This record gives sequence, structure tokens and C-alpha cells, in this order.
Amino acid sequence: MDEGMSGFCIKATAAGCGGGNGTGTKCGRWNPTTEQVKVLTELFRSGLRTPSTDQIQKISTQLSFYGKIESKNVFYWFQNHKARERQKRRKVSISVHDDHHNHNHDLHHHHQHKDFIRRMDKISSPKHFLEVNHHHHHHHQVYDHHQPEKVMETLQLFPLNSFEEYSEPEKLMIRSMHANHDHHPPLDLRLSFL
Amino acid sequence: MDEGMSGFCIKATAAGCGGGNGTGTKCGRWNPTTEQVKVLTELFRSGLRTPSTDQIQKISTQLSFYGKIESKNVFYWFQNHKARERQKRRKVSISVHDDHHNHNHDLHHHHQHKDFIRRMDKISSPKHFLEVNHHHHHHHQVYDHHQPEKVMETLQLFPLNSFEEYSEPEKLMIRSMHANHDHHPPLDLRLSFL
DNA sequence: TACATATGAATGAAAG
DNA sequence: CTTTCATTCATATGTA
Repeated sequence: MDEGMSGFCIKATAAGCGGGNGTGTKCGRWNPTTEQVKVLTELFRSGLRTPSTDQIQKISTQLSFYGKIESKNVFYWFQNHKARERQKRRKVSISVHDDHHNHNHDLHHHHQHKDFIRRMDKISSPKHFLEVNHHHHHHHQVYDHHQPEKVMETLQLFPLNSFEEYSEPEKLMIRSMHANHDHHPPLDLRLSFL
Repeated sequence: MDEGMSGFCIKATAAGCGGGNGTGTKCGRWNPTTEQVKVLTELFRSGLRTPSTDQIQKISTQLSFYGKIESKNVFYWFQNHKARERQKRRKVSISVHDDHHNHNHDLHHHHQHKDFIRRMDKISSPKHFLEVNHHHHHHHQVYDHHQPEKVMETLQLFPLNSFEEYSEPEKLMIRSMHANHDHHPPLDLRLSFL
């Protein structure tokens, strides 16, 4: 189809998504309009971070004019926005830190993203990497009914010798080798840094 | 060879994304190299599903050798990979799973005790229509003990003449293709309703 | 060129 | 509040 406007229903048309009249539309998740986002953003910038129930109700009521919206949408919006705004702090572009090769990407002006990365924030330790720290597997979701959250430290991921000598002109297809599930590639990998 | 250009700079779209401090500077999305993908895939296959912050940092650092990469890239990669792995598996096992002998379905959708979503539940669940409640019952926020935040009640959010930008160049990156088909008449709303 | 697919990135919703 | 999940948007690449 088009780039992104697939033929699904739950999108735009803030007034047709099960707006109460039961248009038979299975409304997915809330899809805020630009005006709604604008208002919410402005409220946020005004200092509102955790609106009370009453405020949420009022905001929701006002925003309902621009399209379908529920109180919980407002609630979630503020919660997500606040959380991501805080976590956005620190996009930690590891950047290059190489010494043998010249990747030469000086800038890190990727200030185009809005929110993202969460836990990247906590890591502020200027410690050296490549230290073997054992992360005990946490409890995983019910879906992950297999494989513990632990990797084998013995698996080698990075060749320690041929960093520069890489006589391999495999710069053609970026993602074309996803089919190497059948045979173990002669990778000399090392996960010791984990 | 690959390392020469570090294989991150998207070909034409970005017109010099990484160091393109002079050209557009609109770095496209991260384009992993084969080595990076190889490592990430191997890590995934080793059992790593949700790397911790530290792990992400280390991985990113190591992968930076092969080309430009940020922590968020690693984060997103695992998120997407895991999600899509499950997504594919779900589409196939939709009806294959016969829940007759093994009734191990864990339906835990009764926990809305989190914060107070339940308070808004009365307008979400029972009714699919946003009803305007001008009368609010007694609400007490036991979760929000203090709120130093304060909004300017006089802040004008809904311009009467023309809703234009509020000096918000960053947050207005919403889906541009939505292009609302229904023009909302300019309302005279303010934050006074808070 | 046009469409299809793979996948990076964003964010709403919810669990913990 | 923090972290995860699910769905969607956006774009690069592949194929006809």
C-alpha cells in the first residue's frame, strides 16, 4: 500500500472510531490528532506532569472536541511523556571510541527523536567496558518459555585479532544473511564483554 | 573497506548523515552492518532477549567498531527482534493451540490496581462513549502526595483565530500524513478549565 | 517505476 | 515511577 497509511480502520478519523455511536469500528488504540497532541504538549510544557483525576477529566472533555478520547488516554499520555522525557536525557551515542580505525563521525546531532530509550540513562559510569559481569537471569515473560536470560560467556563475538584485516567485501547486502540459522557461521565471536 | 566508510552513512537519502554537519544533517535511521547484525543475531540466539542497560552499553560499544551505532539502536533492535519473533509465532499458533487438556491460560486482566486507572474505568469500560462529566465526585489522590507543579490557568491553548504553532518545533513531528480531513473549528478554550 | 517486504523508530497501553 | 509489550509509522532495500 502506501508508505504507511495502510488500510486499517483505527486511524485518524477521530470521529469514526467507535465514537460511541457504535459505528461498528473496532477501535484500536487511541490515535491523537495533531491538535490534541498540541494541547497536551502545551499543558506539559506549562508544568503539568501528573494531572489529577479531576484535571484528567477536564482535559479529556476538552480534547474530545477534536476527536475521540478517553480519560485514560490523557493519563497514559502524561505518564509516558513524563517518563520518556526524563529518559530521553542521555542518548548516549557511544560514538566511536576506536583507535585503529577512523570511523570519523564527529557529530552526534540526532536531536530529532522525541522520546525513546529508557534505561540508557542510568548508565553513567565512566567505567571501562569489557568487564565480565554476571547478570543473573531475571524473570522473563510468560512468552519466553525457553532459554534463560543468560548468554554463554564463552561465545566469542568479536575477533580480537583481525580488526583491521578484514578482507571481506561484504558491504553489499546489509541484511541478507539472516538465513544462517542452519549452519553455524565460522564466527569467532566473544561475548565476554557481557 | 567497509570500515573506511564505517558503513553507516546511508547512501543518498541522508546525503551525508553522520558527519554531514553541513548537508541537511538529517541522519536517516541506523543501518547496521553485516557484522553488527551478525553479532546481534548471535547474541539473540544465545538467549539474550532483553539486555540490561549495561549490556546494551557494552554491546553498543563493541559494535561501534563496525560502524556508527548508538545504544538506542541496540535497544530497538532487541525490542523489535523479540517482538517480531513472537509476532510471527503467534500468527501461526493462533488456532494450533488447543486449550482443552492444557488449560494453562493465565488471564490476568483483573489487576487494574496499579494506580487509579480504575477511577477512569467508569468512563472507559462501561461506556464506549466519552461522556462529559461536569460533576465530579470526591476525588482524593492517595498516590500523588505532593504536586509542586502548577499550570498557568491563563495559558491559551485553543486559539480563536488560528491554531498555529506554539513555538514547538520539536514536538510537532507527528504523523504528517494524517492531515486531518475534518477541520476543527477554532475553539476558544483555555486552561481555565483546570 | 511501482509495489512488496524487512526493519528501524515511535508511542500508546499496560504490567510490575 | 520503571520497564515491557503491542501496534503502528517511516523508510530502506528488494523484486517484478
